[in-house]
Amino acid sequence: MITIHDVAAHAGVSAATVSRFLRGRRVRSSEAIQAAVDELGYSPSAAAQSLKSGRTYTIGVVVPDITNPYFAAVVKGMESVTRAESYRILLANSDESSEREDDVLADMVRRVDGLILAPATERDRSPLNVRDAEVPLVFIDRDLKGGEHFDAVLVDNADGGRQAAEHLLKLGHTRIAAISGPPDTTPGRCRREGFLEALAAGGVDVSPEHDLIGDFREQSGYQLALSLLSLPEPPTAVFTANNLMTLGALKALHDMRVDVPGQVSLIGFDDLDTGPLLRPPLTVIDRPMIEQGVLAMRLLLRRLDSEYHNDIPRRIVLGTKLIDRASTAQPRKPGGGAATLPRVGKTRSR
Amino acid sequence: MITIHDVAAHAGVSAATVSRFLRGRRVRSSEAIQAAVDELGYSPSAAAQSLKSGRTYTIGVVVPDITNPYFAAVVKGMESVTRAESYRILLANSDESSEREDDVLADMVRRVDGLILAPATERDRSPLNVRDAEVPLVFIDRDLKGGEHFDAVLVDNADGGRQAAEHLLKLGHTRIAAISGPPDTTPGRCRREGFLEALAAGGVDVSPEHDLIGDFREQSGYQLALSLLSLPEPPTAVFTANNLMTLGALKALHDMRVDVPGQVSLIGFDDLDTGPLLRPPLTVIDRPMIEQGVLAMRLLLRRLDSEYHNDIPRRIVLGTKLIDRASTAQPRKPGGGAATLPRVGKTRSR
DNA sequence: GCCGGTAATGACATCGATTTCACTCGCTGG
DNA sequence: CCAGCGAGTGAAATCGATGTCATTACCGGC
Repeated sequence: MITIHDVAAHAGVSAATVSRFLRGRRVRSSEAIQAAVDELGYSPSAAAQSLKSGRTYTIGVVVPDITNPYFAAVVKGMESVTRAESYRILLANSDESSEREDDVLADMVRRVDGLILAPATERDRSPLNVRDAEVPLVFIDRDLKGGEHFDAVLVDNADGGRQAAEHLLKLGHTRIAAISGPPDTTPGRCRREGFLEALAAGGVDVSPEHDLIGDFREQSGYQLALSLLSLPEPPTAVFTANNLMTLGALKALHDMRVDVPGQVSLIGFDDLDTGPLLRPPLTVIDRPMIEQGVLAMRLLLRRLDSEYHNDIPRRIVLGTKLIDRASTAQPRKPGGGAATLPRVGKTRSR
Repeated sequence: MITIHDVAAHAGVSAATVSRFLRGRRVRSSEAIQAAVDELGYSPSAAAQSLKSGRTYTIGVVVPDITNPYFAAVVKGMESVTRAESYRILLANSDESSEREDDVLADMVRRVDGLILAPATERDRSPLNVRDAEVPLVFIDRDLKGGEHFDAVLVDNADGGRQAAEHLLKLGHTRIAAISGPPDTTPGRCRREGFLEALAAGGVDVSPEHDLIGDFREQSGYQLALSLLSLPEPPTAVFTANNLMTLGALKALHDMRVDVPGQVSLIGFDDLDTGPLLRPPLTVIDRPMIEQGVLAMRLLLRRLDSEYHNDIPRRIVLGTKLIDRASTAQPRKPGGGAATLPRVGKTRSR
């Protein structure tokens, strides 16, 4: 490996002078040094620079699952910012597990200047320890109990749920089901609450067997949708609280040969690239994705600037928007029975 | 920041002893040291360790676009390996640009022990410079001219193209179009060649205006599909060389109200999560995704092991598999005209 | 021709962890 | 009872880049 001393020797100056030259100060023998750098192909050791400066110019990003198109888009937005600011991204998945998240954070704290985290659950205490490590932390997508002291870029989940509810109400649905996310995550809790509140305000109660909790994964959307279909009184409309569960639910409806939206309307949270191409094109609650990543990274880099280091926490809340495609429609028989639905599971057979 | 010297002072020993203890050697005052570590919350500086050891335990991963579900899955596979081996991933997008790729690689070389790269093009010389930096490099998905000296995990692209062609031939298509990727990328070139060869072997020639080149992005699939539809003699079947272009083409077909597969059959390369749910469910050439990431990372970590450091390059080629869903069917009128297709673009109006 | 002031320079210490080397201590065997 | 061995220890060197500090070189002005 070529060091700054090799360059110095080659140019006939001291290492200190080479260092000064590289950092842009005026130096007598700049041509000789530049020539030596070019000839030897010198590039400074990042480890040595980090050790001396205490900065890594690296940002740690922890998301539950990079294959979720939402998080992939968020990370892409973040990267567009780090690139422009000569930072880099250390990426890890937590697989929706708080333990794994703890491990990853404990490791990252030693190697990054700042962290962006989409927490696995709200209960987790550990991320707060990050504070002791003096590494700034920004939350994205999901908040944390006791997380008010950190920057965050969130989405108005309750309002999103509300929009979904009002859309279904307007269509005339009264037997409505929700497949929500884990109640110990911000989006799991708030989307459900907003949804149920708006329904209640519209005079519609959701019966307990229509009020289901999933884990944000496709498989749980599939299973819970199946269980809804096997009910004596299946819903005429279903709200799924994230993109993957929407997909799972849609698969279940397909497999059971349920017509969407003829027999059951489906409205999801988070749009998909393939949303318009699905059978049927999905009606969803959409939110900015790339932009969310951009904002979170800007917030973090700003906080790394000593001038803003101790500013009060900033909490940005973005709005949601209904994209009305074709997976929702008026219920076939308003208030009617479930006669047109096939029976599955342990339901008494006809 | 707590250093090893703080711990040493606290435990009444020298820094050297603390270091030895932490690295698992026998030490007289292990309890005292452990207590000091716990009490102070010491964790060693990654920068100092890297400087001394010359290792970062970090792997650089450069992909064209993390929001492409294929690359997201590949990265996830890689991460499952790094996690188990206590490595980390530094991630960057090249945005399909060789210049950006050069920048990113030049930067990463200083901060990682090894690199995995899905090159933007084959023409690029730069990644070969990585060799000078003594940083092992593994190619994934795409190869490089002169890249034979590196490890690689590839896919039999030509065979995939062949499978697609044979599927269309078997259905009886004769007017067939291809939307390929850039000819200076491995998958762009090989998929097209395999496809055309197999068609030729089956006695079908692809006319020049049916032999189109895209850039692997959704937009180009959309545009090129539109242009195919505006031809005097539109194809009865289209092969799109990657997932995003398939999506773009499908959108174009939808927008033009072309029935798939009634009027035009569509077969893509790379499956999508939503593949089965699309309108119609997509027939595609599939390949292992997660596994490809796992294999590439294993190959790389193995090469970091000094024992295997100078082994001859390993080149793994995985097979592809046809998933026959519903976007392909027999042509409506074998050899017939384009009468059923709507005209778009500058085509003379009826 | 000499002085003062500024600009540029090199030796050295530093960041934190690890490793080498010479040394001490405690034990065993003769 | 002492030589000899091995385990365990701390001081110091090291990794590579950078900041400090004292020193040198150079300029104009008298």
